Amino acid sequence: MNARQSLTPSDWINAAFRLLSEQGPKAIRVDLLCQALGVTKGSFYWHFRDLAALKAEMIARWRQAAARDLIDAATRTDLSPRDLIISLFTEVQKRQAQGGSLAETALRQWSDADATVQKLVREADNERLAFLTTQIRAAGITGGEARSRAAFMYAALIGMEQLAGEPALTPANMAGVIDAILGAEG
Amino acid sequence: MNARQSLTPSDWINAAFRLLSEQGPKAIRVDLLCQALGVTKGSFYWHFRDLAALKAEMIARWRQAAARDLIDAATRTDLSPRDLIISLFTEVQKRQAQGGSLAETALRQWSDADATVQKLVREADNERLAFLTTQIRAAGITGGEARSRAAFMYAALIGMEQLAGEPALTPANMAGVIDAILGAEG
DNA sequence: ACCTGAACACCGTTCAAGT
DNA sequence: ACCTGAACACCGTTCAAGT
Repeated sequence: MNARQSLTPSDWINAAFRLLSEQGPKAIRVDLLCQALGVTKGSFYWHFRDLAALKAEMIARWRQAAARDLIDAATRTDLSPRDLIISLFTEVQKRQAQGGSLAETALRQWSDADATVQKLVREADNERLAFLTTQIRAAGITGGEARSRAAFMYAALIGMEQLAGEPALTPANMAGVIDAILGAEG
Repeated sequence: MNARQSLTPSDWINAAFRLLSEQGPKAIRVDLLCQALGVTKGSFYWHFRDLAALKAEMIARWRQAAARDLIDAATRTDLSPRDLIISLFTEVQKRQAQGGSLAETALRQWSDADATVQKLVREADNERLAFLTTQIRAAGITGGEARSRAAFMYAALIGMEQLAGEPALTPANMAGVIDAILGAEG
């Protein structure tokens, strides 16, 4: 779509995510990618060993993006566990309100259709769930309750990413819900 | 897959959901449907005015299924608002644990790609959110807090439907989380 | 009615050759 | 270094022809 310049890995991966979002997992194909980028198939194989390598790279990128919020949060040692969780949720909410990653829903869809992808997505899910559980423990919830509340929170996080339209949850009213979940036990 | 018998509307709709789940929104096509059902295109147009009519019917079915839990719950006047919410969540959880509706994730995906579908899905989302808000009010949460806690709960509900793998939330530990969200205000 | 086998279509992959 | 263009490989699908 522009001045000829050699393609970067990101060009290929972005095009692949676009195909995934618009036409589903089956559209992640060498010929369609090349068509989208205006090159021939030989070019693809200069950049990637094979199609599987590109797909692996796609998941890696998603995982990295998905984990970024957690990492950002975790390094902010200035925040209490409670504030850290709130910041995590508002961050995801903000991203979603700004158009969000359309790829989130497409990726879950892909995961349903491809066992390899599903495995990696589950790993990432478990990682994030573990992080939330740790924070909730640090906030004072003990025993198995910590894990179930974390699971509920994590489901909410995923749901927020999937839900279209104006979010009913805003940064302003997020704290109240989180505090309730972190509140009185049993 | 059996003795020849004339096709019902459900046959067409089920086939369409299968195509949606397996191949994405773009696979909802007259020719692919006919192929799946072993008939020719003329048959489709005897059953439906056009492709849009079939799609509308698909959404209507989903919406009805999605609302069923709420309706079931709402009619159980024997339950307190708190127990009613818990029953709603465990119901969805149970359904998901049993393999769940693979179509849920596919439908959100479709919604991203098709504005008409998105509109109808949003309407259903808002309906369900309103129901939850009412219940939470009845459970004693006042003002805007009721809506934000409902929104959080609803996001969790959607997330639960999307998440694959063994659920970290079980019916047994659901109550604790719900009670927390229904608990102490501000 | 059911099967064969050749042809075709589709798409991932390779590679010698260009710039 | 990056890409072209043509060829090849694999596999699902079609279909005329057999029994």
